[in-house]
Amino acid sequence: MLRTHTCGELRLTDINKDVTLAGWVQRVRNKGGLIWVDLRDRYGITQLIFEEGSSEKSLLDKAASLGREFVIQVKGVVIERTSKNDKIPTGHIEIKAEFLNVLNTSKVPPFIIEDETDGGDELRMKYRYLDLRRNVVREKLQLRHRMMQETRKYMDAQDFIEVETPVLIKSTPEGARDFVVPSRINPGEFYALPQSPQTFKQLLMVSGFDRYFQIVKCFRDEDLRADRQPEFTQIDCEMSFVSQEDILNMFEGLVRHLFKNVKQVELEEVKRITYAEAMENYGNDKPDLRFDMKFTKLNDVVQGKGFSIFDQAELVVAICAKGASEYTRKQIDELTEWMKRPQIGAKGLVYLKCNLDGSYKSSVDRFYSQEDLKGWAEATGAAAGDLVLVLSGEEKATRKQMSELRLKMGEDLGLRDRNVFKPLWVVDFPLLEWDEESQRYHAMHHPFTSPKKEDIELLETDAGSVRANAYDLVINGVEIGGGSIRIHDRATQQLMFRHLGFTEEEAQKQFGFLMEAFEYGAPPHGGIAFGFDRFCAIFGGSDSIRDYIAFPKNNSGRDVMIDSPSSIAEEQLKELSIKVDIQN
RNA sequence: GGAGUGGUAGUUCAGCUGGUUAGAAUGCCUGCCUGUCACGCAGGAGGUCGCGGGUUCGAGUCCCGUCCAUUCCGCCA
Repeated sequence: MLRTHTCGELRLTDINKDVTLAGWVQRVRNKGGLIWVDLRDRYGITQLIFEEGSSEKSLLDKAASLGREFVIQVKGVVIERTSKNDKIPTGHIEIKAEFLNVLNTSKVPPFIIEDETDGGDELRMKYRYLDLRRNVVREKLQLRHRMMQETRKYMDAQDFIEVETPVLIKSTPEGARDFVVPSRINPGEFYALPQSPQTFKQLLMVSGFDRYFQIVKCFRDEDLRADRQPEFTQIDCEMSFVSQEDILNMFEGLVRHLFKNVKQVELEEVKRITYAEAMENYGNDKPDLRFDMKFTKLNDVVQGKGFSIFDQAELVVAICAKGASEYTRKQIDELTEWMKRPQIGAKGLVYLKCNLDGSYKSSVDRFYSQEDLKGWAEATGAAAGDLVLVLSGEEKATRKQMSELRLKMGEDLGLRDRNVFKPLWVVDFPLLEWDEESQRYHAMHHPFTSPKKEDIELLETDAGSVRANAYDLVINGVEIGGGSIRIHDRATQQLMFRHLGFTEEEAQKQFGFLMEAFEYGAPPHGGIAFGFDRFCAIFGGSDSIRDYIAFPKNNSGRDVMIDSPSSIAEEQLKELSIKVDIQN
């Protein structure tokens, strides 16, 4: 071993010990006759001291010539510091160096390797291996490691079996775009990388595995976001002989286990609301429940008073921001402008200030009396000191806009504390969703999701209102996981494909293997998949998942460190029977 | 595919209504310094203002195009 101790473990109790340390030079402080070197490894920082008079001249010169990030090995004796540093755990001791071995030199790093780095994102990603030396980034990967270990611990204790499923599979047109891999031995044919191991885990249920899980990479070739990477990790799970209730309980257990053992947080009850309630009250299927601010429908209260914008609106909806009546004209104008941005697309924003003196002030005083406005306040539960914000228009769009406004107000009023966690289950999702572009229904979750028994007959008459046995786990407004009770018989699965616009032949060609499997004694089953990277980011209090992935891709799906994707040699293309023809 | 923001020293940024030799901080180099720990002090080096075109007597600054980064919308069964 090149070392006897790490840079984080020596204390006053180790005084006079002969030790050997190895690590990176964080900083050299040369005071002339006295040189200190901060030696760093992943465990901490230990100060080395070289002193004129007691150290040899050659040793002193060698220490003085060290640069940032040199890798060194030092032998010496642990001594007590004359002036101590209480900011670091090893701050009461230092190593009086007797031998210094430079194991490797380093170029000057392009950014400072400290918690508060001066490096921008692009530079950090290009030199990710240096970025990962920083405590703040390493700690995020350590959190991920803990999450992974605790997940396996819980799942194993619950008798789940971890099974690996193939990465080279078959492309299907449903859902997200596939990443595709050419097959050399099958010219002109392609594998696809899995968007999820969905069909395989269902086949494992047919095989009788009963309880399966896998921490698995999944791939989707869609545009990226701060919380979306082209390759990401799921905790993928499936169980047989269970009801929806059983699954919710089992995985609420996992969530509790992780919060308790990774974050030392005892979770209170995990609420359950239906999709319909979520849309009604929050305009969103993944509401942030760290604050209330529910929607109030105001159509009956505000219509018929001659304000045509409200009178003609399909929906007039309000939220009440507690204690925000002091918002200035300027603040409200800014809020209105924010709502009018193309991304949100609101036409305008009506406000009602419930003043502390009991009077009301609104942007539509021309149309409404004080008595009318009092009615608004009563309907929205607003008291003196509150601010009511009202949007109107076409139902779906208005709810969506109000949902954005609610989150914005929650943010502005400091109601979205990163250290507070409010998980909930959203249940009873619709089975199907109408797609304007292709003029047909799409599966809202995926085509293997079972419809609610009592809704099945609606498939023929009012397909859009059929509810599914599908559920999402949401934490603080972030979708962390989702799943469903699956279809497990051929007839229902065929019915489903028919409603999704598949011909018999298409369904057979793409998913015949699954439907055939269903004919050999498929047990009732269901499952769930968690977005592992997001789960980690929520635990770490981040909006972006990038620092929870060791080597993430940028916004354009590029790895700027290894410079991928890249073109390949003509030779390789030929071998794969591929001609590249880039348009434009 | 669309919208916003940004691109100036190794790095993070400032640079006004267009006008001398483009600045600061930090990092880097040299020297001094025996209790530093964001060490201190003195000095020094370091720039194709993303790229291409245009307007102008004159462009880091204005206009057009383009590339890159980033955030959001669409998209993500």
